[in-house]
Amino acid sequence: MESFEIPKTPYFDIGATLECGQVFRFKPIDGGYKINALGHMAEVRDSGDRWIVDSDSSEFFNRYLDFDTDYGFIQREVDDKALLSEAIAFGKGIHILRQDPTEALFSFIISQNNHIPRIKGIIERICDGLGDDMGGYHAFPTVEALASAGESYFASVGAGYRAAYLDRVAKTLVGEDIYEWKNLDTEALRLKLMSLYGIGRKVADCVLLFGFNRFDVFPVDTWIKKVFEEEYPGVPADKMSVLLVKKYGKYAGFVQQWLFYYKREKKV
DNA sequence: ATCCAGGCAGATG
DNA sequence: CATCTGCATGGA
Repeated sequence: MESFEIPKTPYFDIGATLECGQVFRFKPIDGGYKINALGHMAEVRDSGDRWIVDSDSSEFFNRYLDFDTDYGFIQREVDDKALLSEAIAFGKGIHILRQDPTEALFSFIISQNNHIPRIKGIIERICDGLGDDMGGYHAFPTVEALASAGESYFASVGAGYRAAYLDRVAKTLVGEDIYEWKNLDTEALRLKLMSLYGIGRKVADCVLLFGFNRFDVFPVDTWIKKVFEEEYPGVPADKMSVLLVKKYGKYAGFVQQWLFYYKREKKV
């Protein structure tokens, strides 16, 4: 067990960061949260004027929690004194986590047309069933383990019609080094992701944003559609995404997450 | 009970 | 190119 501390600022809040919908393997504990990511585990606690992070690897979680990005700067850059202003005020403590690309990819296949509490449950059961036992918790499964499970296994843990997607994508990715994909530009990487069975523009954009930390993307789901239905009446999700990337440029991904969290939590 | 969820593939105009 | 439909599941 290792430990490090982070002084509190308005620009990091562990609750908002975890509850904003970008990640699924966490749960509240007394005074904070327990996080599982890949084969790692951390407990983040509020200790008054600082955050205390107890984990199996301070190096991993320093990077994972993204303390190197200047969120205040980005928030001032994109602030439009309108709805986005309110969304930023509400979610200014969100950090975009540096998640593992493979974990993000399979997680967001499960996320499609699904409720967040269910997504969490399905992912937890898959980790418990197929992931390495780390002593007290299970790692996210390897691609090989996912590929060996079979479609009926994914159906048995409640994946529904996505079971076929999980099975086929896992089998497709065996022997493929998706960590090499980070060398592709955003559009080429999007096409690569969308070539996988069960991954369309929205899931691809979530993987780009949360797994590859590309910020020139704007995933458009049912909530974001609600945010922009007046500004872009009748515009389908994929096209709306293109317009919003154009509008917010290299900070589009951050803007998307602030608006998503605000819309979903506040139901405005 | 009915609706709906971080959508997608496949079929059809 | 655009629009339509079926889809598994269970929380709200």
